[in-house]
Amino acid sequence: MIEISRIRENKEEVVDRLKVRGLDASSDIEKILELDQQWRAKKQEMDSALAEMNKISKDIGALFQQGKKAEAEEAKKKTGELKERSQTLKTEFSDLENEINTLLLNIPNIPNPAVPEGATEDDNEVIFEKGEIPSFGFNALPHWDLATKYDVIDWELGVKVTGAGFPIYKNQGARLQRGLINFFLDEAIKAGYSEYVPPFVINEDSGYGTGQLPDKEGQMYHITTDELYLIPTSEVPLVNTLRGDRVKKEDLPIKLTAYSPCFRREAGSYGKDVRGLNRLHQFDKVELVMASDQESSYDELDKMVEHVKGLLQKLELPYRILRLCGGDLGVTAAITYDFEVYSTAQERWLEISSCSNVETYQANRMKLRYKDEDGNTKLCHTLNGSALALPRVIAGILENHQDENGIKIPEALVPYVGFERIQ
RNA sequence: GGAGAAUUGGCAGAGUGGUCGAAUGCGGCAGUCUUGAAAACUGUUGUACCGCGAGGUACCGGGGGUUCGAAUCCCUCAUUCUCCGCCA
Repeated sequence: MIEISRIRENKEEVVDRLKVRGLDASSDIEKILELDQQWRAKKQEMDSALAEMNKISKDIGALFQQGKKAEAEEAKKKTGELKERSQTLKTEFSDLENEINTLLLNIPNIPNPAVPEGATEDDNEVIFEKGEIPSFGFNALPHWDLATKYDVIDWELGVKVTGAGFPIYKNQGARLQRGLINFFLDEAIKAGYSEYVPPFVINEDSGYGTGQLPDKEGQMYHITTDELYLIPTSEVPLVNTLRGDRVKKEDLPIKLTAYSPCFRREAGSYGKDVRGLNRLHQFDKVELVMASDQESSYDELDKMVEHVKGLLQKLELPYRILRLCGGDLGVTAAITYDFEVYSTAQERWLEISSCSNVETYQANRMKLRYKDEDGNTKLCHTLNGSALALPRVIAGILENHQDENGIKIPEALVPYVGFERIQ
């Protein structure tokens, strides 16, 4: 949720920057400002009615204490109308407040000036490319066929137990999975992140805190008997550990990492996008989360991007980095760098990581604050990045490291998985 | 799952209907003393919102209610602790 002060102070800038997303927010912004005016006037009116009420109550108290019962009873009679009025004002006031909040919640984050304008993924900006795309002298297979050929993933078994989008990893596939998780966590710890094991279900407040609710409830699995949700990413529990906190500036940045399964309903997906490991209802991921002060968040984002680069290099995968255009940017992000690995067999790039600076958008919702040098209370900036999402990594390894009779495990990973080849 | 107790400011802890945004202690900050530090002493010290300001409003786990008036009474939810039961 963007700060209303930002709209009050820089209306034009807010509207202009949102255009980068292909969004014309001008009428919403005007509406918010208009309601904000009314809200302030109503608050003054309500406060003075309450003040009057408080004063009379005090007087009555004093009269009773002095034993002047008759006068007190007299004063009581006068409160009825005033009480009714302040109750009406309270209702009107909170109605206005709700209306403003609803509008504010619907406004996505303001893109950073570096975000290119554009509507679709074709407008994303490639800012870095590394690694050689292998050319195979044999008939290279896509990962879903390789997975079956070497018996590392069982698609049908997952369908039997649960449904489509819940594959079962077997044998060397399971060990690869486990090794990757440990590898990513160790790398994150080396980079200064604290490892957490968070809950994999969250309550409603947490959903609101990071921005999954009220908008995207359809994307989460909802446990209605207990009003809990399965996490779509461990970003949600990790960031929410800080909800409502007032942190010391010297403790920033706070860097957290966690492994978790991620659950996504992915309603509306179809076709080649969901083939094999490309899009699942349950997948494993190691996530990085950070809370920083406002001045250094972009330096921290750069460091996060460097960290992810290092991982892909150790996995010996050809990759590139995109700066997402406005139209492709998630609701909560001010800027996002996507990492994509080239899938040789599918002849397409697959998103493998996404690193975002959310600036104050989540911190404002969850009131995550720190005090700066001058003693002013400020909202933190929050950042998040995947390091990394496992299925895409496995797809990348299978497809790019295949030869005619097996798959070579990247050297850095061998100590973690305990074998050099899948065959 | 059953029974009981509890939830107050950074922490500890008092407060059972009015003068309570809330005693007291610890901690924090500023000062006195000291070459410096400690100790002692003095003062100060919650947050948010509205207002140019004076000032005002809200907040004692969350939500609702009773009352002229609620930290205090009632309802409800959550959490914590103790005992019993069950269990990896």
